Amino acid sequence: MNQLEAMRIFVRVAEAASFTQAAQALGLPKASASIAIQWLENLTGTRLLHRTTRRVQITQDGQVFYERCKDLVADMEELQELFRLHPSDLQGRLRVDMSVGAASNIVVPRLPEFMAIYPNIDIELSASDHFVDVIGEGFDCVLRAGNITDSSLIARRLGAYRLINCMSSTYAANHGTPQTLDDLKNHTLIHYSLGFGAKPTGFEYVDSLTGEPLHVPVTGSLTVNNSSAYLAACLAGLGIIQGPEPGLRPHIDNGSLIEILPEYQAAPLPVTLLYGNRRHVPKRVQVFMAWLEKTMKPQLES
Amino acid sequence: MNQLEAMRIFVRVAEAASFTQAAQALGLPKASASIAIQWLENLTGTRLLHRTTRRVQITQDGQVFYERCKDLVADMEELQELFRLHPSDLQGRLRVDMSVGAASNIVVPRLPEFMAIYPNIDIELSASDHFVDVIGEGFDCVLRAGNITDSSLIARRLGAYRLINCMSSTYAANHGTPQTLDDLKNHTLIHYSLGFGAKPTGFEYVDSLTGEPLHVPVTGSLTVNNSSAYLAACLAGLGIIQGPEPGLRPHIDNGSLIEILPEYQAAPLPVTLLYGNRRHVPKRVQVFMAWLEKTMKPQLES
DNA sequence: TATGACTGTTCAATAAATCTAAATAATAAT
DNA sequence: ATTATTATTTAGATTTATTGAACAGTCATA
Repeated sequence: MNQLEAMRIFVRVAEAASFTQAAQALGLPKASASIAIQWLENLTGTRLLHRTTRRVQITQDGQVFYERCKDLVADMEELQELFRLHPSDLQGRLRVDMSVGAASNIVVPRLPEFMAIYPNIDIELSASDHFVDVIGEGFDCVLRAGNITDSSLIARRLGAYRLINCMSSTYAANHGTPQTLDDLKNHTLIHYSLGFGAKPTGFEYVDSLTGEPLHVPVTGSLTVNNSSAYLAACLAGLGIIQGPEPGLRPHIDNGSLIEILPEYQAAPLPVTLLYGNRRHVPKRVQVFMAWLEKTMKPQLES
Repeated sequence: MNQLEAMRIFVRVAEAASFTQAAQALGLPKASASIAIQWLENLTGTRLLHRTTRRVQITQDGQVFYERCKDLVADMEELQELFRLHPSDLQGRLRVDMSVGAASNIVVPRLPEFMAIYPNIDIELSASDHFVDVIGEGFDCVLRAGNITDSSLIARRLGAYRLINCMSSTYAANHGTPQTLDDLKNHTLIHYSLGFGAKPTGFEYVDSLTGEPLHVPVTGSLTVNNSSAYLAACLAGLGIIQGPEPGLRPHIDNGSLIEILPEYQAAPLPVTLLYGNRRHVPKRVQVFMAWLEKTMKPQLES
C-alpha cells in the first residue's frame, strides 16, 4: 500500500466526510478509498473516522492525524515540484469549477493557449451554475460571481462583470423598446435565481447620476436557475434579461439581441477566485490561477 | 511506485554513496534501489545522483532534495507512531551494532526481556569487533568501546568498562603468578588490536596511588583482532590478557581464569552509544537505547 | 595493457497490488 | 415499511512492482 496515496485519500475523505464523494473527486473506485482508510487505521493503530453506513465523521485522533497529513501531503507535493522550472515540466491534475457562462464564453475558447504552455497538466473543468463545495469536492480553485460568504476559503477578487439589459430583436418587434425605467413596467422581465426557493427580487440599478440604487420589480412569470437557459429564454423572445456583458456581447454583435437602457446600469457583479486555505498551493494551481486572472481581466471592469 | 519508500531508499543511497550498500542495509535487491532512484528522478525531473558504474555522487539538486527528504521521511515516521502509546504497539525494524563481547555477554542474554516488552519490533543485531559506518550501513544505533572520533554522530556516554588482567589456571601452573608489574616482563602478554597494521603498544596502567600512567611493553608474539579469539587464546594458556571485566568475570567465577594484579588497573574503557544526527529519532530506537543504557549500566563503572 | 573485482543498469519471469463491477449490509429519510 | 443512499466485501481481470541473473562499464592492480 502506498502510504502517501492513502494519506491523500484520507485527507479528502475527512474533508468531504464521505467516501463516495472523495473517491469521485480523486477519480478512483470507492472500494480503494475504503481500503486505504482501513490500512491507515491499521498502520496508526487508531480509529481515524467513525463511520456508519450513512455518515462519516472524524474522530479526535483522526482530527489530529488529519492536520498533520494535510501538511505532509502538501510538503510532498511541494517537494515534487521543487525542480520544475520550465512550464512544460509542470504536471498533474487540475480540478476547477466556474459558471457555465464563464467557461463557455471566456475560459474554454482560450484554454488551448494554457494547454499549449502546460501540455502536461490535465484539466478537469467543471462548469456549473450552482455553488460547489470547494474543499469537499476537491477543487483546486473555483471561479464565482456574486458575493462570497464562505470565509474558510481564500478569496481573490478579479474584477466585476458589467451587467447589461437585453431583449431579442423579435421581442422588440412585438413589444417595443423601453426608453426609461418606468417603461419596464409594461415589459416581461425574466428572472435568474440560483435557488428555486428564493423569491425573485427584480432588477437592481444604480442611478448613473446620483449613485442611488433603483429597484424594478420583476414582472413576468419565468424564473430560471441556469444561465444558458436564461439566455435561451431571451433569445426566444420571452422577455428582458439582465446579465454579464461577456456572455451577451456576441449575440448583440450578431444582431440577435439588442442592448437596452444602456444608461441604467446595475451594480457590477464581483468576480472572485476561491481556493482552499492550504499552507501550500501547488505550482500548477498557482500558474493556472495567474493565467485565469490574466484571461478574465479584459472582460471585467474595476 | 511508493514515493515514500523511494525517498527512504534515496536517503540511504545518498548517505552511503552506494546503491549496493544502501540496498543491503535496507534488505532489498540493488535493482530495486536503482529503479527507485530513477523513478524519483523522473518524478522531480532532475538528476539527483551523478553515477558512473564505479562511483555515486550526489548532485547539487540531489543535495537539496536529500535534505528535504530526510526531514519528510522522519516526519512520516513520527506521524506513524503518533498514536502508539503502548509498548507492544511499537513496531518496525531496528538495526544495531555492538562488539561481539557486549552482544554475547551482556545484551543477548537479556534481549528476551526487551523482546517481551516490544514483541513487534524486529531486531537485527550485528555483532562485530571492527568499526562500522553507522550512517552508510544504515544502523539505528551502535555501541562502541574506546574513544570516538566521528563527530557527525550523536555520542552518548554510558560509562566505562573496568579492565582487568587475567591468565588461565594452566598458564599459572606453568609460569607462575606475577605479583608486581615488573614480573610481567617474564610473562607473555597477548595483544588486542583492531587494525592488523597497528603496532602492538603494550598494556597501559594507572598507578592506583599517584594516578600516573604506567606502560608495560608487550612481550610475546600473538596479536589478535577479535575479542573472542583473544579470550580463547587466554583460555588456551597462551598468555596474559587485559580486557573488559564483564566478558571475563564468568570465566574467573568458574575457575578457568585467574585475575592477577588487581591493584594495577588500566584506565577504564569508555563505552559510548552512537546514533545518527537525525532531527527525529524513531520511538522504537529511543526505547531500545533507553533499555540498552539500563541494561549496560550495572556492568559499567563511573 | 590486460585482468579481476566491483558497481549500477537492464530484463524477463514471478509475485503482488489495484481496479472493476456487482452484491451485501446497514442506516436515515420518506 | 419502504426507499434511497452509503460503506464494505468479494472475485476475477488487469496492471504494476519485485527480483535474481545477466550485462556492461570502471577502477585498481599486476
